Amino acid sequence: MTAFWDDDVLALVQLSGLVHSVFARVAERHDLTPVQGRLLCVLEDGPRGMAELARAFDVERATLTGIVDRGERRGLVQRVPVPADRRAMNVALTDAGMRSMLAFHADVTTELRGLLDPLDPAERQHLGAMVERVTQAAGVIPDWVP
Amino acid sequence: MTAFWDDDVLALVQLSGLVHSVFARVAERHDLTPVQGRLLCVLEDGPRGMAELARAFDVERATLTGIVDRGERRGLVQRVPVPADRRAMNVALTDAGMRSMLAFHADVTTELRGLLDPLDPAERQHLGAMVERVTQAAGVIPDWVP
DNA sequence: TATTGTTATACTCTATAACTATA
DNA sequence: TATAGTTATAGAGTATAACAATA
Repeated sequence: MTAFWDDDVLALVQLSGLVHSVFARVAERHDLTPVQGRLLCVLEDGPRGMAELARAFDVERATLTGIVDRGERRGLVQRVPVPADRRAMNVALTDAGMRSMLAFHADVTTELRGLLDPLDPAERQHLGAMVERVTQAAGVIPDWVP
Repeated sequence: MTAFWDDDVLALVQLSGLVHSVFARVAERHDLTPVQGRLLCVLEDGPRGMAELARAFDVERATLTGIVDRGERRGLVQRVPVPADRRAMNVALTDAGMRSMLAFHADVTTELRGLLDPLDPAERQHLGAMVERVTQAAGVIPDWVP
């Protein structure tokens, strides 16, 4: 296996897996699924429409209906009608969802910063700059959580 | 959102999401689910036991039963009894699975290398070295595919 | 006609609990 | 007793297709 994958590609793949598993583990600690963790984080700066969220998550609208249904059933989010467009629904954090989001976000940040501990500050900055060029070249949507 | 996440943590998260979405997209192109893509890649260098695979994937043994069932139903892998231990089953690539694995692996490698295109060779090497220190410090299992 | 969102259906991935067979 | 694997069940996430309501 080690000989099978190019070194730099393998590094990329392993880093990605590591970040994902950290995210999943923290979510579980907060009694959230990874998708629910993402949903809370995306709603951090205000309500969003269903279609908008489906685009941000890169899923079908029908899939998002289910995600929001389950989030609503758990009391994390709520649907709010949009006065200007009677077809549309916004999704907003409930008070409990806001508290959960803040705790989860703080925890994820701590854990992911911990991952970068082996690097000294200059390296961290350099890594960040390189990653930023890679993600920008790939056209990553800014509004993104794993 | 951008102000909400620390820059270096956000970079990590976005890179991870990018790699995952590339892996998923390539898998879909080969008519595989991401998990099936991982299974094929892990079996690249020979058959593995069910329990061993469950550990490598960090899932329950019962979950792995389902994954292998579906892989077998699609003709990608097969269960092979282990003579030395009549409880145990090895999972091996079929001929079709081997072909699928090779094509998928080549495609994933190409796409992920493409992600690193914006970096020059020295930077790529530096990035690889840093990522390796991070993953080693975190104790990533060597046998790993996202 | 196009867009927003939901319902119905089916498949994959996942865990837990209970089970069989073997070591 | 402990380990290898399966079955049964439940829930989450996903897509497709068909639909309703509104723009």
